Amino acid sequence: MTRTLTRELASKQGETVTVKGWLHKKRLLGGLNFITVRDRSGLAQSLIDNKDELEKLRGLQIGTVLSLTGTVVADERAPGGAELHDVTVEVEVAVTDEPPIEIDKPISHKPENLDTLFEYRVLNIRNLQEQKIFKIRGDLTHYIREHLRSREFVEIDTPKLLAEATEGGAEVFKLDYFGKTATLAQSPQFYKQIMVGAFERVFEIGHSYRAEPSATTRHLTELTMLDIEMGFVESHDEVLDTVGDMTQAVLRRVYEEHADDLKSLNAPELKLPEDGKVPRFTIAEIHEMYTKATKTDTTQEKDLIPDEERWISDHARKELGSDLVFAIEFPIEAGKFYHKMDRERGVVMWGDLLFRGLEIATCPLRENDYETMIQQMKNAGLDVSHEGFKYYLQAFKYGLPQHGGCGFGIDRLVEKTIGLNNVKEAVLFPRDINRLTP
RNA sequence: GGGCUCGUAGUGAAGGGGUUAUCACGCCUCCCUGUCACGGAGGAGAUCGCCGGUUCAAAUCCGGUCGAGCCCGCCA
Repeated sequence: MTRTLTRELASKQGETVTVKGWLHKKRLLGGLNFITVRDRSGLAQSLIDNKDELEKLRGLQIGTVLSLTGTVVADERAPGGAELHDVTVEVEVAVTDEPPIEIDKPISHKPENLDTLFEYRVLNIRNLQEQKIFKIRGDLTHYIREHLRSREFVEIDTPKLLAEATEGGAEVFKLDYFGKTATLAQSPQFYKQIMVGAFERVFEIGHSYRAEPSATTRHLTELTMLDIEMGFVESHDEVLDTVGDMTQAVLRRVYEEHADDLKSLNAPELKLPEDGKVPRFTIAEIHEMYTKATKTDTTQEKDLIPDEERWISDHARKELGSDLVFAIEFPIEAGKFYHKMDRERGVVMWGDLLFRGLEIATCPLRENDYETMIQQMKNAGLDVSHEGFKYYLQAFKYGLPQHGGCGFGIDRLVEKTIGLNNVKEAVLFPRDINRLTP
């Protein structure tokens, strides 16, 4: 018999159907017994009053794979309004070992229980509430793809195995590559810029690797980044608008299409600016406002300190009705060689997008002039004749238009969209300093 | 890399010098015909992370070690 999904039961009253799934819950009342099965579409209840059929489940644990054949009966007392009666039980895969955790109840996300959360991820991902996080995550990236594709961005994939570290900055993983040393990509930075020379507009959703020994609620060693790069931009503003508009569109859509799930996950109410323009503050303005408000002097800092990120986000939400805010115009000392500098004003054309207190994207305008690039690399103490820069510089030598884009942390976006407290909770199998399994 | 905090049945927690180491969920046995965090009776399950010290006595105090969490630095 063809398999019927649990969500189809209500529309098949009176029919004899076969439901396949995992044993999710037993409620044995004696003569009247209820078992719940879970399949990809949800849960369904079966009523078992035949002793012989019930006996087939003796000693079997939650997770046992079942095939249940019975008659669909509408009953308002049944969850979902319909249930199976006169059930024949077939055990497809028997589970006899008691599972180490319970999966029919909410899984603890308290910080001190996160280690257990990931240790038993294989099982707790069978919890419906836990699954919501990752369905939302999957749809978020889907919405991003649709948004960018409809604006003529070409999706690309670039290598994660590289010959050597070139970008500098963050620590790099090294590994043996047939006797040579290879590194894992910290970002698709060089490749996406190279691809501007072909497609003008490109994006990639992929993994990046950072060997930072950081033990915080916002760091992973393997992270998922959305990298966007677009050519022929008129200004830094255009880059910020592109990223700001995309983020708002994607958030609006996820809050619309997942309203119930987000509510049940206790996600905060979404606040986006009424005029559709993400508010912007310069780093200097934020330092000044924060220093005035908290009496902690940050005016000498080149970047924002984490508390400032939270403070300006809080300010934007309360005063301007926006969960998103840009921090722009980083001081020139903070710039990297590939950034477009405004030397007269002493700032980098670089803005960070903050979402609910956390930096989720960094959006610079790039230097695209070959000679200026060479000069900025030399200023940064880099060896421009180094093999690692050869192919990257080819793209500039043979013509790149003014371009800019962003590196956008998908894990952090998911975390803050749902209102989780640790970026790892937004990752199925997170990798951090001391976790490589499961 | 620096600082602070925490390791007690399978899971989540209580206890903070002398207890038979407590509770909830889960598991096992039995009772139960509308459960949906079902209910009831009984039962099993813990060398209190590990090593050492103080003490008549250590889960409890001290030192070390391993593991975890949080903050800072840095970043997405």
